[in-house]
Amino acid sequence: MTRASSRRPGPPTRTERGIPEATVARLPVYLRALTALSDSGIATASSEDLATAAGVNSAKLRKDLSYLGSYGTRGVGYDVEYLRYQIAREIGVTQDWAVVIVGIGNLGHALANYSGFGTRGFRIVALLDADPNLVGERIGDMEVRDFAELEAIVKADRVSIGVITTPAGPAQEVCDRLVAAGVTSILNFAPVVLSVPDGVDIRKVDLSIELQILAYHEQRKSGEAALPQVPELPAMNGLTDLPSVGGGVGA
Amino acid sequence: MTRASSRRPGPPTRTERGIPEATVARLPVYLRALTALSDSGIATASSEDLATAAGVNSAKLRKDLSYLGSYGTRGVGYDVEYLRYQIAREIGVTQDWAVVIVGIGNLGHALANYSGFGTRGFRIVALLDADPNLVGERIGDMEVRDFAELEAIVKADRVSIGVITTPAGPAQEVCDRLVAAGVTSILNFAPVVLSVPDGVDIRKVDLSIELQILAYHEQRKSGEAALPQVPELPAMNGLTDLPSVGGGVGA
DNA sequence: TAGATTGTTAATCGATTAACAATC
DNA sequence: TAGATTGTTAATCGATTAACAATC
Repeated sequence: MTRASSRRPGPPTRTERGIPEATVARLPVYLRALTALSDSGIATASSEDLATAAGVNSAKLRKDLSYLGSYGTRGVGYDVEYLRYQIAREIGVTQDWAVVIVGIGNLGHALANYSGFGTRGFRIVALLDADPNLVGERIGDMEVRDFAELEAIVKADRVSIGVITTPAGPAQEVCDRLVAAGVTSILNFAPVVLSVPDGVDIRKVDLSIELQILAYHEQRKSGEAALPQVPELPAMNGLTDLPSVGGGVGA
Repeated sequence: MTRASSRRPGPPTRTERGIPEATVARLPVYLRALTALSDSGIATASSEDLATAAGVNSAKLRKDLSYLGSYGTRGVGYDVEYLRYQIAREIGVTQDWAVVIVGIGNLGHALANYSGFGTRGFRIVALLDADPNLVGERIGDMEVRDFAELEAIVKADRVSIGVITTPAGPAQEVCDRLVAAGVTSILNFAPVVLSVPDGVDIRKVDLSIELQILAYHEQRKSGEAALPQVPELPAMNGLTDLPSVGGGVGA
């Protein structure tokens, strides 16, 4: 309503107002699927093909892509390379984002070594830790630097993304320092709820929460009906060489 | 409708039909907040207190808790210990779940060392890898074992949760082996979409996807209006010693 | 032209939120 | 009893899905 009045008449201009969050979260999945198809030498794919590769249904995929524009051809499908570029551009990974990792324990180590940081689009510019015993240690082709250098590094390398891999204790303080230094996006692996001012985005990765969600569902499986689909369920003791299963079950 | 007919009349029996997924995903956050309050010696907390600690609003928290039952006292709040136990029980972490980790690279290493696996409720019973060079390596008080032993271990230790920290390539095969061995919940860190049969739950943790979601929003910040809240925005060049910011902005 | 597949509409479903009656 | 706070209702919002007209 308020919005309609400020819109000129005519066909809706795509991307006029932002893309839904649920869609944004799936774009990287589509990007990866397209990269895989491209690597297999596939030049064209239907929404059905793409949806299968991305693990969603095709209606959802088409709806998601429709927020970006009309990049497909009716009766044909999508050009893999073209769509891949359009999505990469929309996400913002056609440019490189400078990233710092703070807290070089086991997890920080692992992320520092993570080759290419998964996909292109990100560049680790510094590994930081406050522990003098760690400062100076080489990891791959980088050296751990003192957390005190944060501000200088953020300024020099225009860092906009910070990854927090400290323990829970110092995480909020590290977060505050990152924000004060000018970092506006944070990926938090520490098991705490961090508070940030408006304008700063924060995402959280939490192993123990993920496991607990699985445990919840697991608990409900052992309980009642929801056991595996196989009609006669082997008693799980003694049998080591089960006959192959799946013939004639259901449709 | 179909459901109403199978329900007896009278007051709704809580937890009669499952808890919404969005709520399930927040229960571990509440559990952690309650543990923190408990550790600070706080015995009672209002929904407002709890919501603040968990980073949600109080209406949502009360709605979420209402799916579990009525564990609060009107006019008073919630007994921290009591609610903590109720949530732990609901999630299923009052018992211990046996976990195997498959793929002992950097990340597998990091998770293996992750003290107590974040929260109680989980017990790592084996670290597995197919690489003979890794088998036998000690990590903490565990030893890396051959992936070929998977089936025996799952059977012996009643493992229901598997964590996949292999590269993308072998992940689907590892997943299939886990499922065939009887694992019914999987936490996947490999950057691929895994397919599992019905009855198996799978969750995915994906660093590169998280970073891309941040990049999407970051790109839109640098663009237009959505710049930081500070009125006069330093031009970001030359200035090295900004005056402290935040006095008299907004309210 | 006939067949295939997109992009969009509209219905449905689930999650969030504000407000408040119930009740300690 | 008066004040505080829960548990629940109902309105709203956003996401998913099926279906199909548009169009290659």
